[in-house]
Amino acid sequence: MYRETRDEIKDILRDLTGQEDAELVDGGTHADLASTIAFSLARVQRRPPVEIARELGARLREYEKAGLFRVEIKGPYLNFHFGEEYLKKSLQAALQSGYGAIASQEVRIALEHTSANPNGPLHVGHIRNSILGDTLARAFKKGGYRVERQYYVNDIGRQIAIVVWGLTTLGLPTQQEKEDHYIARIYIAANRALEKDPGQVVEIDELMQRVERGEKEMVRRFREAVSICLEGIKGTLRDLRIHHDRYVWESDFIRNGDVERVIERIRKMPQAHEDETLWVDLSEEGFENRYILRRSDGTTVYAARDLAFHIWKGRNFEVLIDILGADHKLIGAQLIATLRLLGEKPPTILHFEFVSLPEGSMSTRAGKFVSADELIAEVTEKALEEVTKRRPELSDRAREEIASSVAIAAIRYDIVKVSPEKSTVFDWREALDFERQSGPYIQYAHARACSILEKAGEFSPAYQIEGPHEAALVKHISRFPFVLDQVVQELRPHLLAVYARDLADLFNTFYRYVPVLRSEGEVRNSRLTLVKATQNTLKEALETLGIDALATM
RNA sequence: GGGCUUGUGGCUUAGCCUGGACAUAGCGCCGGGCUUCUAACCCGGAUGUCGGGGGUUCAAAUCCCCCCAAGCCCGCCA
Repeated sequence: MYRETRDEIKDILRDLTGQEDAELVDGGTHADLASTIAFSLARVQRRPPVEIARELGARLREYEKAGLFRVEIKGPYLNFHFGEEYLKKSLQAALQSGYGAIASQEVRIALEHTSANPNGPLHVGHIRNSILGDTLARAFKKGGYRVERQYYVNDIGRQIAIVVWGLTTLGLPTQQEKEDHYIARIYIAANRALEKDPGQVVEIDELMQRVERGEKEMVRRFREAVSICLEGIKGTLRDLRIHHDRYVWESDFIRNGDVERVIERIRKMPQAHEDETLWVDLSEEGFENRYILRRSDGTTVYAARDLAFHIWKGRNFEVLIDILGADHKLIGAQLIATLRLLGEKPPTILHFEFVSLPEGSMSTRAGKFVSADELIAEVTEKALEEVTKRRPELSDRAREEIASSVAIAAIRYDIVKVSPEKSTVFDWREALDFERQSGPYIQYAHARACSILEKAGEFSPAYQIEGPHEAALVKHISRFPFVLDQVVQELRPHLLAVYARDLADLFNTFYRYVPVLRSEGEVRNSRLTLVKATQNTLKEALETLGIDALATM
């Protein structure tokens, strides 16, 4: 209802003033929506804004829709207040399952996220990528888009070569831990060995050349090492409620000839240079450094495979979205520029800033990181303690299930609530906090709503909305589709996190001041309808955030 | 050295793109609330030169310029 009403008021203002861009802002405490258009008109008409507002207000009255909204003039401001009809229609919409969906879209989206190098477990930095990506994918799906979630597997890079080398030459104890942690152990040890004796680096180079030439046995060994690690990574992602529809293997683009084809196309570009290496001069596009695609030994670099990957995506999907760390900003911009020059579809890239530890930045190679598995285990343990304290009567199994949901909620929310452009420092105390502004806090509001509904049993919907707490709640509920649309249009998942938290806040205040089960008649039915609408909206929002909407906790 | 991003009460953070009416909330601090729909909750209070300086504007946390600080990038790594 919010989007529709907002658009309608915008149209009216545009008709009335002739201003194309009819400024409409959030009214804050003054109104539901407000317009400052009188100020800009004052400039052209050379009249005081208060006078203009007064006149506009008088003419606006004719457009006031019965109960939908009314206009109030406050000095130079035009304030719009939503009426009873607005509240009723908003509630009706919010009772529908799938509330929030925008009309079904035929656009196919390839959304790539996580794509961490398979040389160790995911750490708390990687999962910022995973959680941003998965939340966006969920938001797109909810909005009615067709999304394919992709994990790009870097299976032929130097880091994997180091793992393969370590597996065969170091003679370390075989796997006894989770797959990805096992590979990390090998990788870390191999790096130490290489540091001690740098001469062995030639062996790594040789492995890379052999795998790129397509030597069967070498390809098999690389794949095997990567597969082992990927098994572990998939397990972690599963714990986080994250699933990929397709794993795209980097080496496939070499095998199927795509990389060779793109190299040929690059060579024909006027910006291409071929000396000992093949590189593109992007200085016209504002990049100073060389965009190197092929080494002097004839092997290609990551960038070449990435071009092939994106060309493939561009031909199979209408929209390409990549989630990448801020360290990929330059190479991402160069990729986009090159794709444009080639006449191929560039991706939209959502970059997020780094997560570091209090003692400094994380490094898989140095073994300096907090793994996602460790985080999940710690948070789950704390959650189980909390559940046990609050619900001792539940079975072990029931408490464990709740604890698992609560833990994932805490982790996912903690990460998604911060805007991606902010760098963060991982903080155990914050990760283990289940209070306000946390995922569990929102789950709790949902569980409270469920509890009321369960105790109430059957009721017939009613729409008598009275009192400030109830109206505020309905108005916020009515914004959900607007927020969801904003999330997908602007690729800003944290807006949804903020929205859900505000909704939980409003419901908790309502819960405190407005009795539901102890009320009677139409009032009771209306309040139950409001609880149901809140519960449904919370559920949709939580699901989009990848958080379980628990009925009890 | 150049580029990108960030800087909002003691700590964390929304708002910034698209300027507008007393800057959002949490943690922590002080005080209060469980015979009443789950207290993972609620209510009240204290705490802000919105990094600093200049500019544009009727109006700047928001736009522009300069400076300072932090993170990231500038590789025949990915």
